[in-house]
Amino acid sequence: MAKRPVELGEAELAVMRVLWDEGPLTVRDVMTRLHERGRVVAYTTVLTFLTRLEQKGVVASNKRDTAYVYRARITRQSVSASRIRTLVDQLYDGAAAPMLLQLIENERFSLEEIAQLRKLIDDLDSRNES
Amino acid sequence: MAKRPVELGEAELAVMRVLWDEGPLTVRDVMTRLHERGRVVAYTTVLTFLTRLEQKGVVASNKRDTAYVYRARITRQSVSASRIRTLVDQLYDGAAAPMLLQLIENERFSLEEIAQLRKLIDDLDSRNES
DNA sequence: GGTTGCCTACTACCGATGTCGTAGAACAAT
DNA sequence: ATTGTTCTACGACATCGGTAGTAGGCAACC
Repeated sequence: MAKRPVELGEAELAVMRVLWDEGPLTVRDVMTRLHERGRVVAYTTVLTFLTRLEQKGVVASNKRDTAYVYRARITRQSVSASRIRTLVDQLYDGAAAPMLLQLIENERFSLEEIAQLRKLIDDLDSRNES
Repeated sequence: MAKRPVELGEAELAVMRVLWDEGPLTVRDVMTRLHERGRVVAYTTVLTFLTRLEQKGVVASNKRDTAYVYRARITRQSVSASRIRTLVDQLYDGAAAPMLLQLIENERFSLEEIAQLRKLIDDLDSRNES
């Protein structure tokens, strides 16, 4: 656990999102999906991203027919967790609570989400009691 | 409103944190505070940071005696909010709830913090009822 | 009134990231 | 075989952020 925080840039993340959402894809497919999402980049740019991401160990590839097919090797959740941690460290010196409070105050949540949240907090309580 | 999110790097944020925490300071004071926090950088490095931050419009300075005194022009909360928004957009397509749940699950909170959180959620309820 | 010390301005350099172009392999179509 | 398409490999270049050195101004000190 606790692997070093692989830094992913904004464009690299966009590529990861495509892989997370639409499974293993070729370079060309990734490019197409990026275009569909409004991010117009050249084929070789996407290739560069995927190559770099593979070097960072966050995607893997295997050849199918003529082209390589790439897939994510890390989960969206793990990236999310690490980004949150970074944010908390960089803005609140590691104290998650103020960040959490801010998040709740700034973003809008539906009633269902609030209910879900409340349940989660109850779970937290019992976890702490043990 | 909604100025584009001024990008601040990790070291720049460390400088901002010092200014947020300890009010208007000279370059030398900022450097000292950074050293106290374990971030050992040269005087001119701090000067560079402050100059760049001023160019980005996030700090302001005025001369007092011989040296300039710098102060933050944006709040920690505004940076935090914008960072959170970016994160939520980039990882969860703008849905804050999954992110919030993840934050709660991954970070540890004290009983007091949980209580505070619960109170905040009750406030959310009443806000939604209106 | 030269030396010491602090301050700002300017310049530089490196690594990471975003972005492509070109070259060459492999295969398909003519 | 020649032409064309599609891939990968490799290199290039700009920008930004982190880090710092050097130069020149001014005040204080001895």
